[in-house]
Amino acid sequence: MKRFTKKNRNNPRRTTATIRDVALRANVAVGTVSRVVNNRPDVNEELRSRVLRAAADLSYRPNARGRSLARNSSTLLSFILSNRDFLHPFHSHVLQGVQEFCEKAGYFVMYTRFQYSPSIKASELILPLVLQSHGMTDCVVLAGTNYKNFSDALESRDIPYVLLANNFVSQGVRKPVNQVRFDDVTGAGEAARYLIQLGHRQICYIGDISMPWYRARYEAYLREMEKAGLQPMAQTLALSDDRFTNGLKSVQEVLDQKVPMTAIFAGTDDVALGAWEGLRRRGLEVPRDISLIGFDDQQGPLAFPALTTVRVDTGEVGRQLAKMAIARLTSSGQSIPEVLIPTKLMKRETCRPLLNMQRARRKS
Amino acid sequence: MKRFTKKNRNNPRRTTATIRDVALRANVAVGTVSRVVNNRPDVNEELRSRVLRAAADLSYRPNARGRSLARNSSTLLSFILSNRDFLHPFHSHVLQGVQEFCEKAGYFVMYTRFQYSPSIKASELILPLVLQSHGMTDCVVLAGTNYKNFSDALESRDIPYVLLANNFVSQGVRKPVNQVRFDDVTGAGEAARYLIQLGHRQICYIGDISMPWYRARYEAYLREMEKAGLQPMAQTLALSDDRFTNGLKSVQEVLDQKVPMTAIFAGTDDVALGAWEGLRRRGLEVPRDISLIGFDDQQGPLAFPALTTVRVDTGEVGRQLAKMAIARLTSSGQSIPEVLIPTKLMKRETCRPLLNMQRARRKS
DNA sequence: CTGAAAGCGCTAACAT
DNA sequence: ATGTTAGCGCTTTCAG
Repeated sequence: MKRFTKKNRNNPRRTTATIRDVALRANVAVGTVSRVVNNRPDVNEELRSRVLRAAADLSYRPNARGRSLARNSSTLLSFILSNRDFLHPFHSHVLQGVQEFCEKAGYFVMYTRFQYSPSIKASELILPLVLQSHGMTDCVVLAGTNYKNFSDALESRDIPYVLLANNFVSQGVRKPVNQVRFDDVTGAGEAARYLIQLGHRQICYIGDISMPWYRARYEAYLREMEKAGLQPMAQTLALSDDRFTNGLKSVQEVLDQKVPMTAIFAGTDDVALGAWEGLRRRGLEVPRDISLIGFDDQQGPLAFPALTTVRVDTGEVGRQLAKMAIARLTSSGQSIPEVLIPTKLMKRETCRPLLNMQRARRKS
Repeated sequence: MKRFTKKNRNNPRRTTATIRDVALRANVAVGTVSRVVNNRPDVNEELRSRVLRAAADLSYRPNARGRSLARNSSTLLSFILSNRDFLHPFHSHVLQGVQEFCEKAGYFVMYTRFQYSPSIKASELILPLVLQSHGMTDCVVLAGTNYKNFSDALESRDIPYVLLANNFVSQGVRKPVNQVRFDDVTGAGEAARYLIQLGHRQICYIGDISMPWYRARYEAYLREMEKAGLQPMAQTLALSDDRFTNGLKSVQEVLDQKVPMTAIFAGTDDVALGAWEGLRRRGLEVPRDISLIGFDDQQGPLAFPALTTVRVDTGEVGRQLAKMAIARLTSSGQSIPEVLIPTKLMKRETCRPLLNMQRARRKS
């Protein structure tokens, strides 16, 4: 008799049908309904259709909360954008990719930001709200700029995560597991080589090399310059997340110093557009006076002539992150080797061969 | 004795402490722990600290799944981007605003896309996955381009939602409840008036007026032109989500038709940048030959001279959407009146007064 | 193949 | 103020 004292059991103004209601109506046990709802094969067809009918009649929708409690898992990833002012187009596309893959896999994506200092000890780091209670999310996708203390904190708390590795800042090298990386080193090398092949000798790199992604590209540029016996030059003025202004100011600085230069390799498209603007303000034209290469190719066709740049398939980065996250969950906490996404130099209209190319060749 | 047969109860390799473990350790009842964890005032300080200690010792994190089942509510909103190819910077900022407010209110945001046809009947619409099971999300924020069939479907299924109203497409006028709108009509009128005041007579509107947001701006423009006794002109070439190309092609079309024109009002900044590019390709300079105004001010300073445009505080739009969504949940399903976000004309460098302003004045 | 029933971790009503 | 306990809706043994 106790059973009929239950709260909502036979409360007519209850709005949503439960598995029990379906079972009652179909004259089967709740277990059977569960099996049908979860598409398990071991159900008599007669019963199955009776259940399906009843479910449809009651417009039954399984309750995600009950399910996740019973299964002790939801299907929810968290995309955490760390230490960024806002959702930049680059990360928009990554998020998009994550969402896309998740959708197909039946998972969902939460979007959160998280600001933290790299100098706080892992054990003392106050985690983002979404991680403060248990079971809000199954796995975390770390994007934005991250540091070891956060990943350590996650590990010590047994929170599964995957990492967008390019923007991970640490002294040593991170062991290449549970992370996705796009191959900006190869892309940057290709870009530098391309400029050199076009006959450029004075090639300036612009980008804040205190940040690891700019730095990786810079080092690839360095290697190519060295290989070609050329003198590298770099200029950077870091100004928060405003990369356009960074590029603009940096170029002004270079021009003020009267360093001779025929080409610019920028660490990011935004930086390139800013640099371009800086050139324009000094009456310099691209590519007539200065050749220009960017990085990312996320801006769409917002420039003319079309910007030569290194394309990063950010959508694919996101999809792979999601795939890896879901793999982590289903293959019980095992580490998964790094996934490397190739990049591609998009030769467009902002680079020109130098007229004195032959002379330059001879010199080398 | 039954109680000790429970599955994990005293399984040492269980990883996460439950409320019961805390209660045991603190020598209190689970109810008390619950009260402490939920910061309820009616707990003896002595007990409270004992519980807190025990919780810390066990590094207890409340289980969100159990909690949401018991409370029959999670703290999870869904941001649904409808019928868009990707997360455009405009909506990035709205999402950002939603996330910001939610964070402060202790809510979380899921990001989903949803493509649907306006011609499907509400009852036959296949809802996005996140809405197919019950309790995945408490309230839905509708962004992107939406139609009545979807909002109807949500209503008939008793799923609470709030709407970004500017991009809502329907024949009649939507009743102004549970929605946030930014005042693009006033902003567009101001922009048109500004051009007219500067002495422009031939002002062309560019933007795909089949979309309601472009259309609203267009109509505001029309009213101002009419008020000033001027002949309106509009050009549009819709090309998917690629607004830059839309602007570019449209301007080429106008120029091909040799319609005299001294100013362009574009429905969006992207369109404006595209139009600008189109002008440049024909050797026309902004603002020397043509004055230009955009709309949104989401792109950051990506242009030079700086684009005059109508600023929309998209962050605020997002925050208000979140606020309204949460209000809906806490004030038990009541309708909430529309919130209107003001816009602001940012007078920058792409408009110039006409030299023959006085003559123009006299004519009118 | 199906039914019965024990949990999942937490909240909230009730009793003390 | 605190303890006890019946659920929340679902999954998953375990018998049969």
